[in-house]
Amino acid sequence: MAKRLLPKPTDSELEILQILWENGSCTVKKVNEILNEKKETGYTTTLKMLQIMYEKNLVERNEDERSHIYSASVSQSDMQKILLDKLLETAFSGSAASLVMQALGNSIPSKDELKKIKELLNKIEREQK
Amino acid sequence: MAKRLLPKPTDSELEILQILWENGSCTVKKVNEILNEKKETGYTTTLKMLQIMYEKNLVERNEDERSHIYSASVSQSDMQKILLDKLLETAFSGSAASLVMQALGNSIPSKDELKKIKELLNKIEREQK
DNA sequence: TCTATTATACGAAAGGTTTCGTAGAAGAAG
DNA sequence: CTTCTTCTACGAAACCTTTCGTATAATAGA
Repeated sequence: MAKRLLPKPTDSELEILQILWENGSCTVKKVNEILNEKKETGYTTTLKMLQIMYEKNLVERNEDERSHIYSASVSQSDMQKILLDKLLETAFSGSAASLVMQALGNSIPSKDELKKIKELLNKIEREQK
Repeated sequence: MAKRLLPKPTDSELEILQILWENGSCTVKKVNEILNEKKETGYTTTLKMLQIMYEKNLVERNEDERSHIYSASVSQSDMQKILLDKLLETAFSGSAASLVMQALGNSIPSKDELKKIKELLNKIEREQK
């Protein structure tokens, strides 16, 4: 349960983590297939990436079968938090509010999303009192 | 006005951009001094970084004087937008709402900030109709 | 003018990332 | 058992980032 020492993933690593989050545990073959929907990538390239990510503790693997099965060792939301905190610090001088404003400004949130956000804001306000 | 082809800055480059955004145009010497408040960095290291960033179009420079004067070639908010969009895509599967929720959840926005955010939400809602 | 100081330019080392070729183990098919 | 296929492991090339040493040009002061 203890948070291991996790290096910040590179862009390519994040791409693979994304696949694992969306698809759950995967063999190298499957990761490679999904990866190839977006960009051509050799099988051994994907394999090597996963091996490196394994050494960095970014993924775990089950070696029971001949085809190892990889899974992300961090949840998507934990990683989101890590990356968001970093971006906050490096690009937004720590101002979460201005990050939120930017994000809201750039995208066009749906009615539903707006509602959820408002609810969260209300909850935060209530708890502040 | 046309958006130039800008590579995503590395962490070190972003650190320097941050200095330029906060302090306006600077000589290498000044950037290096400010940098050294946070971490020891050789003068020529800073110089080289700025030269590379110049080649990448991340900064502009005025060569009129012997000491060149560097400035960021992108505004902080433009860069924030670029980085936020990238994070959104790579780590949040494009869901701005969930990014906003995470950001709000992690930080504890001040009353003032909450107010501003709510105003923005209301404005978005109004415009949606 | 000669010397010390302050700049820029450049090259290259050290380390990390990404890619892929090749070797060889494990398993399936004949 | 032999051969074909499917894996993993490993090494190394190509490329990028970061750091700094050295060379050299411009300027200021004695």
